[in-house]
Amino acid sequence: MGRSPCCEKQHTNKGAWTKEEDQRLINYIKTNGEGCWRSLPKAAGLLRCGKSCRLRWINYLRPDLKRGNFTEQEDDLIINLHNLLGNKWSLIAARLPGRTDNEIKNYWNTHIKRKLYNRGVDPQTHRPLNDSAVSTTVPTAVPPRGQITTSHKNIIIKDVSIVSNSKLVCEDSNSNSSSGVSSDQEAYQHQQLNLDLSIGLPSSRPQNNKDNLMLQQPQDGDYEQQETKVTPSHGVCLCYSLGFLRNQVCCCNKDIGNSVTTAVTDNNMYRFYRPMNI
DNA sequence: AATTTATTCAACCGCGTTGGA
DNA sequence: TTCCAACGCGGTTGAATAAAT
Repeated sequence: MGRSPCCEKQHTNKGAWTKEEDQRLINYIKTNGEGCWRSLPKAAGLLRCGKSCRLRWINYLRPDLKRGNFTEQEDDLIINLHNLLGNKWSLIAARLPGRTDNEIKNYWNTHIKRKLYNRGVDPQTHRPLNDSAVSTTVPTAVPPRGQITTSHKNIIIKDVSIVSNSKLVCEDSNSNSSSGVSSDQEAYQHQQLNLDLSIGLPSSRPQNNKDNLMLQQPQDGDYEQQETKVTPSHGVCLCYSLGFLRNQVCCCNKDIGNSVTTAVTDNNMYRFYRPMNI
């Protein structure tokens, strides 16, 4: 039996889009909006599969796309987000307005990888290339960098943001001192990091509580207004709106079980840690 | 000028996830 | 609870272009 094809095989066009096809797609979406990609080609008079239409729109035709070269700030942000998220290009793209996951993925593979190699940094691990002691410096309980793991398989990572010019540094800030990294690399690894996490709880919870279970990411500049509404009745601990600053470490592992620990800095980015004893 | 090699990036493919029946 | 259509994502491909020889 096998999976059904994404679209009828009967004479659909492939390859590069023509200007006429682009215009048809643009006109259709302007009139009818996005969505229902499967039926869109027929409705728009296109001999393309829905997938192809969706991709063309998202990666090329969307009016809010930013074309042109990536800035240094965008480079840094991509590197930092990749360090945290790994190859989650759609999550990374969500933090770069006007950029698509495909564009970022291509840019990563063609530019940033090389840039990191030139800096002596492994683009996959974000560690120095000559750092052969990874397995001895990272405890086995610590997940690989770029991955977020949890024993609660239904926990949802809703959002992650990192302030530009920041980097996740989750090891001892002195640990590189004997690894032969250059001062540039060291400086690079010690930039500050701030990140916001909004985490939802397992979907097995009652539906009518759903809205109360999602932690919403605050709007920019609106951090103090965020509020958690999680019902404190199950054994889950959440940390959110946490960040690493130079010479500071995450407080996740201490005092689990107390109510709310707040760590507000003057830049308003390293804020709280809220363990929830449920 | 012709050919080869390297690079870029739009598009495709297959798989995992989701939500409705 | 199960099934399956549809969607979305990440990896890969290949055509177009640029650079090198």
